[in-house]
Amino acid sequence: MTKEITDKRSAILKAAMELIAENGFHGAPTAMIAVRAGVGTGTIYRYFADKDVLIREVHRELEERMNPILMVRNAAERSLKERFQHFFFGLMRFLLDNPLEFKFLEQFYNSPYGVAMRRDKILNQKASDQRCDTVKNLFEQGIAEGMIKDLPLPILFALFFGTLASVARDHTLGFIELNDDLIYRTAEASWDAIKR
Amino acid sequence: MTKEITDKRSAILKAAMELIAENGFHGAPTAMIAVRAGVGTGTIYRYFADKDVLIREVHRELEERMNPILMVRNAAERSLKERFQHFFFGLMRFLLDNPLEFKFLEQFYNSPYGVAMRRDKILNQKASDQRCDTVKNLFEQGIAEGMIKDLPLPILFALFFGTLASVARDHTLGFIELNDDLIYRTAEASWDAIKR
Amino acid sequence: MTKEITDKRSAILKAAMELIAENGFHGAPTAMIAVRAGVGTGTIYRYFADKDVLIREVHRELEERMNPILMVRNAAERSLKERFQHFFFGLMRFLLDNPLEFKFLEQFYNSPYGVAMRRDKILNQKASDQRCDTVKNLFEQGIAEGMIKDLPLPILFALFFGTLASVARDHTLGFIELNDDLIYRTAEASWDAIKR
Amino acid sequence: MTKEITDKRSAILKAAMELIAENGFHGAPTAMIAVRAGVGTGTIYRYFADKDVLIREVHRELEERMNPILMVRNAAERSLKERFQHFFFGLMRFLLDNPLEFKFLEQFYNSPYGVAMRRDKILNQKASDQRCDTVKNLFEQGIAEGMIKDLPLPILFALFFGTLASVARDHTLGFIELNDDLIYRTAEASWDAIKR
DNA sequence: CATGAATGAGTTTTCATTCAT
DNA sequence: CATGAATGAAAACTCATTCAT
Repeated sequence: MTKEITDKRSAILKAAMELIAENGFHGAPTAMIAVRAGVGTGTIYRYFADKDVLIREVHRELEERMNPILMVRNAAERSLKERFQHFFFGLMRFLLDNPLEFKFLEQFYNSPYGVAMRRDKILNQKASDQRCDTVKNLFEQGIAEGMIKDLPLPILFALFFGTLASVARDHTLGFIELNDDLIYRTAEASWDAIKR
Repeated sequence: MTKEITDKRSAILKAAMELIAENGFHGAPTAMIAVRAGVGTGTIYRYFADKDVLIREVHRELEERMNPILMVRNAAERSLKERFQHFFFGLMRFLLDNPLEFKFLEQFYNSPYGVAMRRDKILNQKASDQRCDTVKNLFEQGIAEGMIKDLPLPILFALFFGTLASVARDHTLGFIELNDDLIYRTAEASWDAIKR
Repeated sequence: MTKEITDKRSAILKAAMELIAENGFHGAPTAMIAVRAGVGTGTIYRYFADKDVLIREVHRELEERMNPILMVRNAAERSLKERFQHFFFGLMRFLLDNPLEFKFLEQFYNSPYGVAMRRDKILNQKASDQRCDTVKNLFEQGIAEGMIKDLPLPILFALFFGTLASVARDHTLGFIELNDDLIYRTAEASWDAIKR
Repeated sequence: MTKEITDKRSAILKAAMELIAENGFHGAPTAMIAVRAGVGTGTIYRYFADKDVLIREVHRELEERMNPILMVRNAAERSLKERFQHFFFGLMRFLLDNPLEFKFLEQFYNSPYGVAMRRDKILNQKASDQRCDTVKNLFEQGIAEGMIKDLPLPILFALFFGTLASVARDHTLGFIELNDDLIYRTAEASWDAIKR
């Protein structure tokens, strides 16, 4: 029973994410989300107060799925560059392997929804678990050690994630065909930008 | 008289651009555009066949304003790096000095309107005037001369524009306060990514 | 429950038919149809994809109501003239008893909607049920037997239905007051036109 | 000068008639009428108080052009049947030779405009010129002489004009190809309906 | 007189949200 | 809890009419 309720909730979240990714916010009316989720229209409002709440929830759950990729344990044993490359590959892989999720995120961040929270997400990752490695930790440590340019975090982040997202987008749109070698060389270039 | 007619057209374009920048496509109904432009609803349709046409026209005129920034004469006399920095500064200045225009462009490219054309705009700048320098020329020449990494153009472009847009966005959203020194150092970092 | 759902659909069809009959297509905006039907505007679009579909559906249902009048069994036992008079009376009765329906049909056939199909309806009645008599059958048989003038079907049809519609219209508009005797004598005159 | 004013008036009337005939009332906005007439939009309102007035004026002028066809001198010298046939042919010729005018009239009579006046036009032709022959005269005289069935005028009229219009419509729509022989035989049939 | 740019009321249609079952 | 029929506010667009030039 509890299982079924959760199933419905998940189905709605998945349907919303897919439709927004495929057609944009315009192409995802509640009726259509309900059909794809296999539930009644009204049912959406049993699980989410609002369409806004639903969409923000899609984003929140996506974030949770991405956190493990951006928080890695046992970082101390590796070099800064290795850790950087691990993040770059991990995130790129996630975006390429989950193109719908990626398209949803792009829609989300370029809409009134995502303006307030924006890159808080990744940059201000709560150091809830101090033993976990984050991009933020990486940059701060690198600056402290003199390995990484002493630039404000948002700029370092832009050199890393701005590039990464742009390349991933071009792949999604078919402008380039990425392979491991290209991703590797792109990560190298991005590291060149960041390293001192 | 001719002046006033043009004024009305311009007022509509400006109102549309501002509202879309501020509120996204959802927040720019024709009625609101008309009010902000100080004209009647019907007047919009005297100047633009369609709301689509209006929006594409906003984009087209913006593009025309940006072209001179991205096409510069007498490039031969300068080094590749100088030319790169010129582009980086010019584009960054335009985006920071025209935050509404920048926000509009972000909305535009992340919507059905701009998906097809996307960065064609900047990447495939028509070499209509052979004496003009473009980012594309810069990259191709740099690769040929062995000064720039031999990566596919979209990736070089991502290292340049992906970073630039991300930084500009953070500034617009108030996450960093850019100044000429920071822009300079960001351009340096971006050049480090690209140069061999 | 099923009853009520059907009721709403019927109410919309009826309201549309009445308003179009009374005021023409111009005088039947969806908002007015909804008010007269006692439903919300949006409800119309739950039952009909389009205003066009709604109007064509009004026509289709009207046609279905008229079919039994124009298709009669056991024709063989009666003379051609009797059968002719039966059709004439039947159709006239229907038009006089349903003046709104008649006015709607006139609007419909004189509009982009009905131009293509026009009187196909009545002339080319599908002989779906071979045992049923139709006006077309009547004319063809009459010609073959030498009882009816050997004129093209559309002309025979005009002598029958052109007259009938004109008379019915005059009655509806109050120019004559028809009674059974007048209808009978009109049918006689129409038969004189057709019979050899 | 006066010439030019009249020219403009005529051009507007002609343009309105043609557009309504070709596209129905929906397809004849004032702007389009003005373009086809080669005048400014506002100019229409110098000659006609209203769009309604314009349309009614198109009808009135058409009527004036048709009157001579329906009012013929020297009728006394011909037989009733000859006169009937003369009307039938004359009117049919006019409708077939002026298909746009015919289509306009059909639009007009099936719209709120034409309901009040309807067949007054032809039936109640003012006996302004007693020496002129009219269909009405013909019928009244025929009844008095016992040559024509003693039916109410609207019914006789329906037997004549209802048939005629229906046949003309079928020709216009391409359902039959009329020629003089067919028109003659149709007139004969119509006469059979009317004659005692 | 002639013009046509400007207007806004009116039209069709969509869709988030509610609520009776 | 689940449903989906019903709703009406809001959106894009049209067009008869006016009025400054």
